[in-house]
Amino acid sequence: MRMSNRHRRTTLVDVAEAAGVSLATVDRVLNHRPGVSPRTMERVEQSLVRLGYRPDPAAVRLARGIQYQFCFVLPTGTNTFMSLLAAQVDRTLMSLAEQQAYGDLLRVDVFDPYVLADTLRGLIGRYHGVATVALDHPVVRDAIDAMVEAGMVVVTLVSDVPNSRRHRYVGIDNSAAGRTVATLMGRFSAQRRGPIGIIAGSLALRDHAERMFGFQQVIASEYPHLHTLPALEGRDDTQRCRQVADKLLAEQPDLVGIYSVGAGNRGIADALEAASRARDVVFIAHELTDFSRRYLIHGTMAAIINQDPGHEARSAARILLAHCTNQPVIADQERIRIDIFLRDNLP
Amino acid sequence: MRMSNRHRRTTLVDVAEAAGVSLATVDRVLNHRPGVSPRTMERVEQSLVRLGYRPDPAAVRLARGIQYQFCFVLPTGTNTFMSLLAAQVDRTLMSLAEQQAYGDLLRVDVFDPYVLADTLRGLIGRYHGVATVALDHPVVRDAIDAMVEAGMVVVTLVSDVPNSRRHRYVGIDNSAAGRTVATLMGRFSAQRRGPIGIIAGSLALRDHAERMFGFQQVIASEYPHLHTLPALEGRDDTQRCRQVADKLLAEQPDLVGIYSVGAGNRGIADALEAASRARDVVFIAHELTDFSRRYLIHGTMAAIINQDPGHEARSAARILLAHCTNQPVIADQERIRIDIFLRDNLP
DNA sequence: CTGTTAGCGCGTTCAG
DNA sequence: CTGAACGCGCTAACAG
Repeated sequence: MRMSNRHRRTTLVDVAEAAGVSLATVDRVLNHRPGVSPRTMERVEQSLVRLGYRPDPAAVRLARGIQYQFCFVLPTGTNTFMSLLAAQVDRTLMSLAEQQAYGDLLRVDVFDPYVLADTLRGLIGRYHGVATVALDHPVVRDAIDAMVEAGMVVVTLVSDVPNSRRHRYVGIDNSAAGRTVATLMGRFSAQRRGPIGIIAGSLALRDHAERMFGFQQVIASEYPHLHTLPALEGRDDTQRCRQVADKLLAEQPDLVGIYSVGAGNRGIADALEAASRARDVVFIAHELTDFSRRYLIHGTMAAIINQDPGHEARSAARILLAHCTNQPVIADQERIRIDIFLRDNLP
Repeated sequence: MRMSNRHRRTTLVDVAEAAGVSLATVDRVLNHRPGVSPRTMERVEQSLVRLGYRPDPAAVRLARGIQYQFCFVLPTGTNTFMSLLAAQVDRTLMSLAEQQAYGDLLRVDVFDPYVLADTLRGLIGRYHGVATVALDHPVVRDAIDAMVEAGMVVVTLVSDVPNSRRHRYVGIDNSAAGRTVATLMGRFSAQRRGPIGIIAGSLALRDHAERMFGFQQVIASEYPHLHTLPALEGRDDTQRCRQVADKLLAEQPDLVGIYSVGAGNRGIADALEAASRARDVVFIAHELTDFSRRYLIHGTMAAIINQDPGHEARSAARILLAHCTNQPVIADQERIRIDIFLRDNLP
């Protein structure tokens, strides 16, 4: 379909004419390059704003011919959520290529702060930007600051390092997530009183700690009919979680609910089903996977709290690119939601 | 930061050399233009795939110099959600301009099918694509089909016309949303028995009808301790909703919950608070607004089911653009979630 | 049927 | 300090 052009963008040529200078001069003031007299500079700037000049991103990209190199650093291991995230990062990297940006996906032992820090430092000079699932540890913080110092764009992914100089955190507010679980738990178990079991991956992980903090805060203040048992360590492992859950169920005949803070949900679900207490115990966990989806549909899980790995991967990439080309970030679009899934609103 | 180019995209020149033809010929087979002998055509196509050629979107846009004209058709009226949507459409149109696409925002009386249909037909030939909040009516369907017939890209927004030839529906699955509300209602009111009030905007609106259908389906089959009262019409109007809710509360002393299917939630919340039954009645409604947010935080509302108007606006724009430039659509990214908001996971 | 060539809007030498 | 000119990858006239 052919259609008249109702709008004509103002181009650099327009600005140059209006200011009575050449194209190159406008370009100099635009990109803050030296070699322009204050007088002409002012003239150009005025025409710039007067004509409302906005650079054409496509032309800029084409002319610069720059390729951006990004690196995504994810944990090793077979955690289902991380696999989903890795898959989404892969897909994102493919479509990034359309915009002359290329990325690598590195998997390292994120849980060893020294290994992670060394890996990150090794990235300096080789990439324009890095997105990393980080561990909140002084050594890692230093490495992140060093990357930023070296001019790289850094975003933390899923797990933040709050006091570092990273440009942005792409992930959910974990204490809010914990509070959300608590409210669901409290309302789903209305009129019942009793204990709630908490099974976390590691009590030392910042995000797990924050989730528990938020959870306990709300349970304590809003739902006096419930009380939380001391948190158990399931180490994000199915086997281990099964054992822990078995023991919990045996010791707590009047258990009202279980909050699984980390991974290993399959073990907990199996324990609940084996004990025939799936309908009885309100079981809430994180991350939508093939397994957790099934448990939700079958009623073993009451709800799933999720962060969308696809959104996170794309968001991280968009933010890296935006910072490199200094384009604005649409905050609204990049905010990662705390999704609540019931069997009815599954995607 | 300067960095070696590790990747060099294969360009049209590479393909032309490999196939032993000129640039123009490659372009012809690429864009399915006539005037190429079958033999050369095949040769070119082979090199095309062999080299894995992917056009550079930026260069294409620049060379074509085409501007796309889009039109968003939204309802008139002061419905809060539609205002939010309109605001987001405005923002989206601004950033669309970066990509040489321009859009207008039209507000018409969507609830008159003839007015809407005439408006849509009037758009033919003036826009490349249209996103419309549609009314499911034969006349409207015809108009949509006529637009598609004329080569326009059409997406329905928020409210669908399922049997039309629209390229895509951008919005939530309303019966799933109704089911989601029912599950929340059922679980939040566990151990209680009694009636649930339903207040809809109009019983004739497709999306409201679908929400109610999903809601009643789940309540009837899963939560026998509850039963739904006949749906009341609040006409999406605060005053009217207040009256309806007042009456409902007076007549049903043991009311367990209220499901507000449409707008006018302020009236219902006021009625609940005036009757001091806000803590007692599980009140669930749609769409996050400044008001509903406040009610949720204060505990008058138990939950809000939301569709993100910002996401919907951006998604519609991306889809229109993608269809025009025939680029792929990332289904995952464009799926509009049924958001569940509790006071704890508000954005 | 096929090749040549002039831009699209901008960045970037290289001369003045 | 400033300007002219070429090229990025691709499209579209225009020749042949």
